[in-house]
Amino acid sequence: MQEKKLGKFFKNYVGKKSLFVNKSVLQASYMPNEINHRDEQIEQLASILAPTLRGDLPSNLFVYGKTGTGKTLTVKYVSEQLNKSAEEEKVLMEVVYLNCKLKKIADTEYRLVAQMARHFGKAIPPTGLPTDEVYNVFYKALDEEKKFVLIILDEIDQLVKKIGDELIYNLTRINSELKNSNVSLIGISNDLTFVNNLDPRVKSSLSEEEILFPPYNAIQIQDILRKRSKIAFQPKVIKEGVIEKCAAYAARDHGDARRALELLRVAGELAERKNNKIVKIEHLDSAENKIEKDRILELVRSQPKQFQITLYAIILKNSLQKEKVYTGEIYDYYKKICNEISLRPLTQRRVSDIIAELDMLGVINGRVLSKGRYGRTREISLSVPKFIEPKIIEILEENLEIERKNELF
DNA sequence: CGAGATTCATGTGAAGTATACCTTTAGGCTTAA
DNA sequence: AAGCCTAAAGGTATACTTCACATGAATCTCGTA
Repeated sequence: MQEKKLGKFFKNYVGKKSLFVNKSVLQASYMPNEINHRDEQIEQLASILAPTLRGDLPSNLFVYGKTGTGKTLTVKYVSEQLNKSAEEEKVLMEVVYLNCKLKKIADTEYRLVAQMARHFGKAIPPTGLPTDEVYNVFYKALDEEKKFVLIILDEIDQLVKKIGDELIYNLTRINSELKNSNVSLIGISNDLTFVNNLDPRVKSSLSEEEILFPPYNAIQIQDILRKRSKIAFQPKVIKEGVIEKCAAYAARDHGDARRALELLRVAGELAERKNNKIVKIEHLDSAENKIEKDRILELVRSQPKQFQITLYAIILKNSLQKEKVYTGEIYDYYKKICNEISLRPLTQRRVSDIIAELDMLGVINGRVLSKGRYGRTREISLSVPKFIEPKIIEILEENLEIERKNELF
């Protein structure tokens, strides 16, 4: 009986016409054939990189602009085109793209260099080798044959914040170590003030050229949404006003096009799931919630155990009491939880760092303040929407195999 | 009453430790001549 | 004797701990008006 029901469900599902024609067009990884409203930046970028084709070394480049302003997309696009032209001109070139924010992949000097070496087919163990050795392997890989290498470091500000700017200094000096190849760097950053806090030597060599990506305005976002949705959706499934509203949402905070596209895609998915034939404005609202929820839940899920326990302590402690919570209380509570699931607690020193990192991730909000006679501590509050909290708790309890005691509530 | 000293709770930097993983080296065993 | 495997030695990165000092405003102290 169940079998029959399911069969029918699947058959229906297949028979049902999807609202989408090509959903991937709305995904962040999608590379459009042409990039709108970024002509100026593309031109700049192209003219800076063009000397490659004549065998000259282009300047290092620093690209900055807020999230969702098309930095990554544009840089990838131009470098791909350049790569194609280079092939035609019989110039050997290689583009290495790395996102420095990815935990466990490119968030330390060792891992970053290792990752770049792996790009050239070298096997580098996750630990054990001296960093110098990894550099050597990387240099050798670069220098095997005469070529031009373009290294793109996305979200470079995150990396420097974490491990300092010496790494970039090393990278800018690569060329003097190489006999055959030439390397130039492109740094991409969300933080507009990032370069100013760099060591002057690093600063001058990294930002020989700079390109600024201003936010899109609402009209530009509308245009982008229209063009893409024309490919992504069936004709006439989007109700009037939806695109405008979507653009307005995104323009509200600094013209984030990625966000607008995601919003539209999720709204479409929601409409489809509810068997609606048309994407309406109310879908946008629920899409906004869903995106935020998914993002945070995924973030929480991917955290290491100790981070999860710390977060769990913060959430519960926070919902238990109305007043602000402080590091000390959190730590006591954290220890209690560790006891309950028989796990050796970390020291307060470490937990303090973990709290700071959770702050960086944007899950919580921490602020160091001095309470005069009563010492100095971090005042901690959650920075996730209230309606997500229960879900986070659920995930954490599942992951940590915690049985919640009623006394906690 | 107010300037300066004191105090508290924890932030924060530096150095040390445990762990997991790497390469190299040396010894022991097998194998083939 | 040469080749191969294994285990020990010696080395590294990373996550964490230990130690010690820094912070900064509420509170206290004490001289002064």
